[in-house]
Amino acid sequence: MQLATWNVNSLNVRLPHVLDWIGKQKPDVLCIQETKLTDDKFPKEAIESTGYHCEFFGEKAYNGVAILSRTTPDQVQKGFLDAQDTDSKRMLAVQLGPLKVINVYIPNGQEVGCSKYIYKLDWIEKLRRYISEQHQTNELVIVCGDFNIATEDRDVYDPEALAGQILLSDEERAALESLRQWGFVDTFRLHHADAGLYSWWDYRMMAFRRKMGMRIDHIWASEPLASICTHAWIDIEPRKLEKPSDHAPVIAEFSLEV
DNA sequence: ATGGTGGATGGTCCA
Repeated sequence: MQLATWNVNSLNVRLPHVLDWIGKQKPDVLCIQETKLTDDKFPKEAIESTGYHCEFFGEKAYNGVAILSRTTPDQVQKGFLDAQDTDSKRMLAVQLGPLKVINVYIPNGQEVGCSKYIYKLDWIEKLRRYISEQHQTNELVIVCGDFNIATEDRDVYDPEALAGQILLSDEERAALESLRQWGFVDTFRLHHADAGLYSWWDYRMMAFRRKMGMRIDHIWASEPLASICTHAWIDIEPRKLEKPSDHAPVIAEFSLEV
């Protein structure tokens, strides 16, 4: 079972890249963030014609998540259990046989200390509570997506200059760490120890060309899944294309059939 | 310290 996550920054603009990529990579599951599309505008037919099932949960202009899968989910969860209609569309989960996949677009937070930052911290706590209430650590659970947090300094191009700032501040790292402590393993770090491996580069200041990135997109697996995770990597090729997303896909492979 | 770019939108907001 191969699972990928990719913040596409507008599925409308990036649909050709996504269709090309799934055609080549053939993941069993692709979790997408920032579709920026209401559900009536989702390109369902284009995706289904490639042989993937799709679930989607979006809104106008901002946010929006989707999950493409080879098999049809047994269960779909759109937002947290207490979700209001007005909540931003940032969470979509599916049950695929024995596997639960939780796709998240964690709020960016904008700037440490501002109201959006508080919202980010609260949102992470909501996610932690949802998972700890809905699941046991011996189940096959993946939480993945754009976490908007670089968990360690080796995930950041200039950790000294950026210390304490948004995406790597202590408080947001601590919030995410409390989720990890429920029982998740960062699959990428099972297979790579090096610094300088990133999943996102700002569009500005030629950040990609200058290798100024961060690893903020993650695939976290519960212990029983982590123990059968055979590979994990970041495919930076789509970031080199014309009109790319600012994020690259992250992929993990497991010795598991779904 | 500021502003750089890109997407959605229709003046700015968000990242």
